[in-house]
Amino acid sequence: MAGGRVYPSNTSTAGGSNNLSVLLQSQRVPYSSEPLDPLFIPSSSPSFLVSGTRSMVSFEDVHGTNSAYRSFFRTFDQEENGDEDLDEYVHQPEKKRRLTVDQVQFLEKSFEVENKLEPERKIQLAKDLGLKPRQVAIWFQNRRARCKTKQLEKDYDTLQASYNSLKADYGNLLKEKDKLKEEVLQLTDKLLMKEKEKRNYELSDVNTLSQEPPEKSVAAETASEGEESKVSLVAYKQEDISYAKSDIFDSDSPHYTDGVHSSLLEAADSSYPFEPDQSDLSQDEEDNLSKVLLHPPSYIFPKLEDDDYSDPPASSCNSGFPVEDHAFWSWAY
DNA sequence: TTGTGTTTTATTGCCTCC
DNA sequence: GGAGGCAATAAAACACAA
Repeated sequence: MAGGRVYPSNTSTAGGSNNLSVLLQSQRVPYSSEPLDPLFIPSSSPSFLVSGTRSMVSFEDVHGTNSAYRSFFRTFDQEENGDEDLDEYVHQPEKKRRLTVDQVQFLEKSFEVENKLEPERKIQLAKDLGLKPRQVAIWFQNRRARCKTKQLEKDYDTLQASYNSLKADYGNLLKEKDKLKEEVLQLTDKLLMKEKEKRNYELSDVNTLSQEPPEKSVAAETASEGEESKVSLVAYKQEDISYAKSDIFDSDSPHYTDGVHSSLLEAADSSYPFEPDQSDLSQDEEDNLSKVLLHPPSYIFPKLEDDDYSDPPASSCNSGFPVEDHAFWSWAY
């Protein structure tokens, strides 16, 4: 035992002549399932009688008198083995023997009450069970270890379930995100198409008008009004997009999808009163509009700073998606 | 009966606390 | 420095399939 503690030897045969070692060994008996409740008398002396199990107990150094404790265990089965076996037992190094069912149950009950062992309690338990205090201490120590292992397994299962659930949620969100993206693209295309049609229609209108007596045409007027019109048009478009935005992000409502449709489609609908001066777009202007729609401003899909997605909100159960985290918190742009 | 995996009892070495 | 707790581990006891 290099460097370790020095414990009294468990080998009763090695004890001095003062140790009256009564090694009890009987035939092996499988664990019984009989209830122990009547046996749990924590502070009592071992007045109950247990029989039919082998024991690793030697009644040394724990008790002043042995006789009171012998009744706790089955006494050496003399009718079976006689003195030879006893002799054999006394002279062989003590083997590891399991506690009896009843001893274990008694210890379990005590463990349930308190899983730590104060010295007095240890002595008392040892007395009651006919064990050495050291054995009781070891049993409690091992029992605590088993308890801890079980708890760890339980915690692991809980975490695993939680992780699986979050993973599933994450997958669903990704799908939903893709669906919404697709939808936005389709609606954007539709809107652009309508815009183009409208522009062509208005251009043909302007051409017709320009053949009439010299009067200030709408196109000319638009051109003369210059940037102001363009700005107001863009503002108008952005306002429409804002509708869409608010609908998209108001996804708590089950109708958000319809909201997207209605807003964007209404914006594209000819019933919307486009002023002639606002609809007269050059190719560059149209490109700009496309840019706005295809690459919406940050308020539509707010780009998160690095810090924003590296540290997700607490409410989203930061339970450690090692790689996917990043994708998850940056999905919005 | 035997091989093998699991459980239980016990030891060892290190650490903390008083 | 001693007592006691814990983790790691050994080894005996046990369970069970083949």
